Amino acid sequence: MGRDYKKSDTELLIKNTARDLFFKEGKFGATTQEIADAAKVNRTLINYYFRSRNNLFSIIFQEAVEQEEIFTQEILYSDLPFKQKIENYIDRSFQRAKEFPYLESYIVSRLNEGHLYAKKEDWERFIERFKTEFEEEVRKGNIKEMEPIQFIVNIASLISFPFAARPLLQTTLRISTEEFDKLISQRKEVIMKVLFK
Amino acid sequence: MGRDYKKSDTELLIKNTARDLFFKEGKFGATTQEIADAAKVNRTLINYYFRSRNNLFSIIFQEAVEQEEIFTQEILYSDLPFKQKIENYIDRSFQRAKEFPYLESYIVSRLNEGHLYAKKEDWERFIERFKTEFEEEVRKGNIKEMEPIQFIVNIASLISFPFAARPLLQTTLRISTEEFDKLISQRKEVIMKVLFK
DNA sequence: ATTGTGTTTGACAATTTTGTCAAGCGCAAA
DNA sequence: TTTGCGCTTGACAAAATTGTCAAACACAAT
Repeated sequence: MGRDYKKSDTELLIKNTARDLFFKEGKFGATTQEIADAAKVNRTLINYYFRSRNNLFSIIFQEAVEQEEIFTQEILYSDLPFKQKIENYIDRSFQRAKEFPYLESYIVSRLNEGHLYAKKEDWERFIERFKTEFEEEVRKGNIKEMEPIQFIVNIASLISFPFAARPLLQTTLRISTEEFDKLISQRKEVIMKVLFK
Repeated sequence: MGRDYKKSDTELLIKNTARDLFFKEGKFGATTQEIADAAKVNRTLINYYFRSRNNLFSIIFQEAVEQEEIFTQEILYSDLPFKQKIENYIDRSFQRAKEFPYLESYIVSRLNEGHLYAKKEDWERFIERFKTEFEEEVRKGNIKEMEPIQFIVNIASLISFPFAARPLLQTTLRISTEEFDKLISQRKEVIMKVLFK
């Protein structure tokens, strides 16, 4: 309505179906035929709306990364104590990981094929703000001293790895899906305990 | 010599080349032709020695996982203080990650296709021993209280994620390869600081 | 009713990739 | 030298996958 935009139902259907296939079911290598079948549409429509398989992939990938950035920024720029923000971020991440269990491992593995994103100024503003808040916390003695970027890597690692490597962890640790879910549910507390003094 | 075994040079060559393609160069989707080219052998030899492409993959994967297990057990069963063991484990992991930069992300992504390993008794012996040592450390006040398994997940996350998600981190954090290497080199200290009180 | 545009379809061609096979090669043992 | 066996090769067939195209369809605007 707004202008031209209507984005035919089918176009959205295909994109969402593909997204679910990747992120929810972990079928990273899904072919156009499989996507078409899952969406119950003619395979050719994928080419019609997205030109090529690769293009469809790129679009889905791009959108996922953008979502992630929006989440992160929303939280950082919210008006809350630093520790609160971290808690929110963990919650948000877990929530998202619950909806798209394979999102993390998809992003991790697909990124090898080279991609770029995020405007430079946005990032600089972001990291500057983070540094300030982080160093204030260190000064207050709530966090052990370290480079802010190491702290970020810690957060990302502690949150994302269990999801990205869920199959790996489940088999090596020999725990059932139920036990793993329980482990995840206790995870927020553990992460906070580890990140803060 | 020892018995029958000789394992023709070519067989080893193919396996090692494929391994390098996957783990060193991150070419997860390498076709049999690409592998053959890289090894400078006829493509058919892959079928001759390994029957199918999938089988070759499985073997390489299996061996990698076994190596990982051997490393881990060697360290746990060594005669050193707990904290030392963790340090050794970090060193070993980083060393390995330096040789095979894509090993982690390969394992993480490939495991979605379902695999199994490690004998049950071995694992039980392992986790039992770990628990004992871990809880002793907690009692001594060197580690915050938490489930031993959470501690393991923390270690794995903090060590592996930066490597598994290196491309992701480098682009999101907007740092050069040199800066990332520097970050990694300071990482051991950071991880120890985070794991122990 | 007709026109036009966006949507959908099935068939086709091109390409890629995998696995098989029969034949040839090298070399050590008889 | 001949035999046997492991190793290697090129050619072939089969399957899978992607992208293109012309034609048919739906339906709203004229």
